[in-house]
Amino acid sequence: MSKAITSRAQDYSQWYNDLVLKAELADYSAVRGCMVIKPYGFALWENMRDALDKMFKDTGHVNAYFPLFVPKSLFEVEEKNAEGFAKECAIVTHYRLKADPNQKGKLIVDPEAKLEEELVIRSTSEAIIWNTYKNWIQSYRDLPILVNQWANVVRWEMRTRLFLRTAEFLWQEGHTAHATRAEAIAETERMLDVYADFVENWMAVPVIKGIKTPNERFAGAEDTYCIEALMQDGKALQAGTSHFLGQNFAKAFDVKFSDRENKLDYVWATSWGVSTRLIGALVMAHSDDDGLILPPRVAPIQVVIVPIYKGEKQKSAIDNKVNAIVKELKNAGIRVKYDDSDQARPGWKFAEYEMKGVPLRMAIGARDLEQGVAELARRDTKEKKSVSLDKITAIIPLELADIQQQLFDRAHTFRNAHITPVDSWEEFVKVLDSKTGFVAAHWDGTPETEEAIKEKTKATIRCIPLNNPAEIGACILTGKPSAQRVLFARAY
RNA sequence: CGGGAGGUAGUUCAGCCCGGUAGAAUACCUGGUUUGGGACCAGGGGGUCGCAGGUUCGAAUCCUGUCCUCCCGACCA
Repeated sequence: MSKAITSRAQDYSQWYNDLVLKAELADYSAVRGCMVIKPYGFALWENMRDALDKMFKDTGHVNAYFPLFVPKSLFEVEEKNAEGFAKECAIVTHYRLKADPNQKGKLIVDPEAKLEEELVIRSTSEAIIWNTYKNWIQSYRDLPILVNQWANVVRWEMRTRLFLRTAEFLWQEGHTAHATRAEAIAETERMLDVYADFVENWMAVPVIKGIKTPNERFAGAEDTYCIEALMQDGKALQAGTSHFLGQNFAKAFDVKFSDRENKLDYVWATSWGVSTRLIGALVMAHSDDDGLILPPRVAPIQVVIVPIYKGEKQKSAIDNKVNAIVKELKNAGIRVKYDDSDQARPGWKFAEYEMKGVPLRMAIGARDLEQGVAELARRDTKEKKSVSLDKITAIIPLELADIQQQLFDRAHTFRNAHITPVDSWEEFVKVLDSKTGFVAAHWDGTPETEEAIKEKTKATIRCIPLNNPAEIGACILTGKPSAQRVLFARAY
């Protein structure tokens, strides 16, 4: 492990890559565009997944699992959705290899084993799920269906980045079916709230809830709701989406139900998802030039304890005291690690756990023991203080809660300071280039203008915020009338 | 997918132009001294130079192909 990562000021992209690798969140693999999530990174994902999963269950959802493969004929049933994804689909065409007659020890695709129908590897599961729901739904009594699945999906991206965009990634996708339009919209909004709640309160990343413009909308949806977060370099990142699918999929897959009056109608649908991309958001929202900074609620290790000693005698005295503290903290539900390995010296451990973003470090040596204290160091502020051993197990949960809150506050202050209202094109370009962040500007509401702005500035409309105040103005580009400001930004 | 850069010890890199027994730092192993911010001394092990072909008496080095990564662009519901 080398001693430093590229600084953010020097090269933000390189900083991010260095950090993900050196904090051991992930590794590159032999497969183009696919990464290995390492145990530490996966532990982080498990914490996020478990918290989300509980929130889904608490809102009445159940988990299920659908196939990885989607027959091409099913995939293409909902045309808009199929077209939207067509360019990035991986396809299975054969089901067997055989020994290469010309090269010993090599295998070739067996031309005899061509599939009658190609299988598309899911880029999302609407098709296979709605094909299944058709069989599950006859009457309003079968509704709503509130199913979620944790799965991998494949989107053949041309340009990839660890966690932010990879060819294969892990996510959850919720797919619900409802009897009424209003109920489906309520579900779409409810799950957006769940996402916002999770990202803000667990990941300590503030988000803006909004609706996508038609250009940015999920193919096959009537409305796409999103939560948008802001990274430290001033670029926006879509952290989650919730789609109101209307009756598009029900009509495409012919999913009808009888209502109370025995009238047949198409089912109303939603789908919603967040992915391992959230880990990228987490890294870029909080971390610094010394490494990762993790919010306590999702950190794999919340407290690390490092002993400082000379000789076995001191070590066992420290062990004695620390073991009791560890036990007490574990009983309080705190994820604590006592790193008493003699393989590395304290200074090395300090740097290592800072790189890995452990929120709190407790260092304890013979001198501390004599005085009945230990040193507590916060990862977020680098602040150190001496704490009485009698009080330390009471103080640690309070410190963790404070770190969680301060990380959010810091990100929130930064985010709010980077929402800039502008009223002229010159200002618009200037803010995007220098200050960065979200730019609140008037837009004439046409896809053409949105596209033109994107071509000129690389900024896209991230969302139209929910509860956006009405305000009469003139479009930043065309000068045509506009009824509200929308949020532009350059985005990941 | 287009342009550029790169792949040599676990890691970071030198060597390549101009072909001739594969190097450094760090990490690792052994022993000892150490331990309050990435310790020190001594000794030691480790690389078919991304992979596959070709040229050559001889290839890390030259040529061709291919795979993976990074940067810029196109693309990204």
